[in-house]
Amino acid sequence: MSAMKKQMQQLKALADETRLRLLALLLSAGELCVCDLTATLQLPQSTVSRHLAYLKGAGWVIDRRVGVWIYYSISTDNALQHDIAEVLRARLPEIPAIADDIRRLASFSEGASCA
Amino acid sequence: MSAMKKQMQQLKALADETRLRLLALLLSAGELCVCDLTATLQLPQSTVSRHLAYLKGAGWVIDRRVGVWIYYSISTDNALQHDIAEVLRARLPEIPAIADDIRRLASFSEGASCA
DNA sequence: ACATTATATCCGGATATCCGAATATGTCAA
DNA sequence: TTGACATATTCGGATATCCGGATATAATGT
Repeated sequence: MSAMKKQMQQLKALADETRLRLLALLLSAGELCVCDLTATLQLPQSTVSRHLAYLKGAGWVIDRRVGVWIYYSISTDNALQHDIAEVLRARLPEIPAIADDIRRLASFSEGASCA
Repeated sequence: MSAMKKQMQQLKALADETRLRLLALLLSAGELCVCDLTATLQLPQSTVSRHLAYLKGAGWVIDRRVGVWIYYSISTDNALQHDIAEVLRARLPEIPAIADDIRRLASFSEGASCA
């Protein structure tokens, strides 16, 4: 794939509110399983999985299976993506809706949300 | 408009190749009129104008009329947008297709492309 | 006033994207 | 092997986005 096509795919991944919220949670928390993300965003599981697959295809996340759970974390393919990730890590929490998500995630953090 | 909606609008603006090429040219050259952009990208004028209007609505550019010409330049509403603009300014020229655009613009720069 | 040039907007059709219930896959424990 | 749980994928329908020719608007020079 051309560099342009690849970078466009990465930018398109940011053009959806659900995916941005997922990235914000992963940037803030490091590594999370699908059930944590689903519980925090309060969205159908298929919706969360579909968007995570999209982010993975665009190189924004990697996944790691641990038994039944699959943990997602941030990944960056190239310089542009890496730099944008740092900007998002610093700035997304300034958006109230994102800050709410991060707080909601923290409130689950003691007991795993998918018991 | 909520902060989230506004930021989504700004990120959606980056999710189109034509708009990204326009931003790259403006980040590189400072201020350009529609005819310079149209000549450089070799796209229909209506397409260029439509995307510029989109970028203006999202707060990425401002315009300034000088006689018959309308000059566009980069603008940033908030911290996220400002930081992303700096990343784009530094990294977009690393994409070959973008570098080609910037070179093509430079080749026009002596005589105005819209005589 | 009129022609010319630069730019913006309209609009219908093509394409892409998003949603989420249903279903499939994979893992573990009994 | 069967059941239960976590996650992925499928698919049809709704919605959004993009394109560009045609047309409108705006400024200038004659």
